[in-house]
Amino acid sequence: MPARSAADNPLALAVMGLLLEKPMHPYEMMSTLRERGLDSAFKLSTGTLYDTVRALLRDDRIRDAGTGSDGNRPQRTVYALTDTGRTAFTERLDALIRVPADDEYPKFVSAVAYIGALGAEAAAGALTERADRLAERAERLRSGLDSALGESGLPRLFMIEVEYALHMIAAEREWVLATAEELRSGALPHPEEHR
Amino acid sequence: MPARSAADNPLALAVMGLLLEKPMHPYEMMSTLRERGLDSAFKLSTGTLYDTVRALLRDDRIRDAGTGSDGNRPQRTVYALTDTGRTAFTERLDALIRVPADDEYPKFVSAVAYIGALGAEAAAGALTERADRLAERAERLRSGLDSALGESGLPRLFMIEVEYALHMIAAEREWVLATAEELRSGALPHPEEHR
DNA sequence: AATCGACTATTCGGTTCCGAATACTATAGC
DNA sequence: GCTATAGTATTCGGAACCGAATAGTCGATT
Repeated sequence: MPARSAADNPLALAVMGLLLEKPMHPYEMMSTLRERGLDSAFKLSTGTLYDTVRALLRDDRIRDAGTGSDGNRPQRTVYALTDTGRTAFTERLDALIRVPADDEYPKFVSAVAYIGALGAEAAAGALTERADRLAERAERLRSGLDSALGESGLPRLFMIEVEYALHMIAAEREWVLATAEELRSGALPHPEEHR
Repeated sequence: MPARSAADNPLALAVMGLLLEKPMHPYEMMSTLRERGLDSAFKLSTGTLYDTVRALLRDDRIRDAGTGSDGNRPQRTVYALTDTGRTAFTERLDALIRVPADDEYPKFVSAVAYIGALGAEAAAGALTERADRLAERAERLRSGLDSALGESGLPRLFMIEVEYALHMIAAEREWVLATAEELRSGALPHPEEHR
């Protein structure tokens, strides 16, 4: 198990999670993930998926469970989880939850670090717009959650990651709005040239 | 300006931000970022830095401001921001703040989505440990923040990204602890096999 | 003055990432 | 039965990423 491998990315976890249910071919994994809305949680591109599958294969976490043309669709390969894969899944999952990553949400923090460069009014404006977009996103997630839980009677646990996302979006929105307000009111002084 | 370029990663923003102050060579950027503690906000490896600089050069956002050996140190190249670079910096910064990325914090959400697979007690345990680690991290950030603000009289605005990080860590910790408690108490039912 | 370790500065090579391209199948409309 | 269009399934090539390797310099020690 190399230090850094494609088999360690979030997508790899998702792939193993799917194979826990039943053997699948990559394309089916992709559509299933999309169906369940997990594709927006992390990046999901076709190329990466096939690379990830290859890496999992290399590490013996999954195995070829039959290549061939089923019906007369284009040829495809079905993969199944191995026993070591099953253990690896649980271990990785446990570790991901147990220890927070150092560089979680790096895009926004890197920008925030330089927000002073925009000037107080521009910065406050941008933050306010972000707050609006966050609210929209939350709204979308919330309605998706409600309908999933309502109509299909899906247990809450299976949408728990949406609850997490909603909680974090709300927290970010609070901070963004509070900071915009501080910038506008002058409570957060905006010194000329420093650093 | 290609669709996806190394010149669009968080590091590129940081590089431009530094060159806003004065021309620098890559190694100096690296040590400056480390000094300021920005290296933990996003990944920072030597290879990536030089690649990023090359990409910025290619896009004319920075220019070679003198190659050569200063004193008799190993040869090095100093880079300076161009005018288009200056604009690009502001625009990118504005955009990063204005529109939230779809895949912010993907590592943890992808894990949370499968937390049911751990079983209630194991999941609660892992979450609790995460909470502890988050608290430690917050403590480290807080003390770094206090000392920076205290001793050097640095304006708050220049450590604002740490305040953001602290806010988000606190929010995550809340959710993690609440969820662990729900799992333990049975308030979050843990059905057998589904999905 | 030769050796060592710490610091300065960059290149290298392999893996990962990812959108575009490919190619094949099925259904519909004419 | 021919073409168009939508859906299925995977490969490809090139860019980005990143740790390890390289290589030169400085000061201290023997």
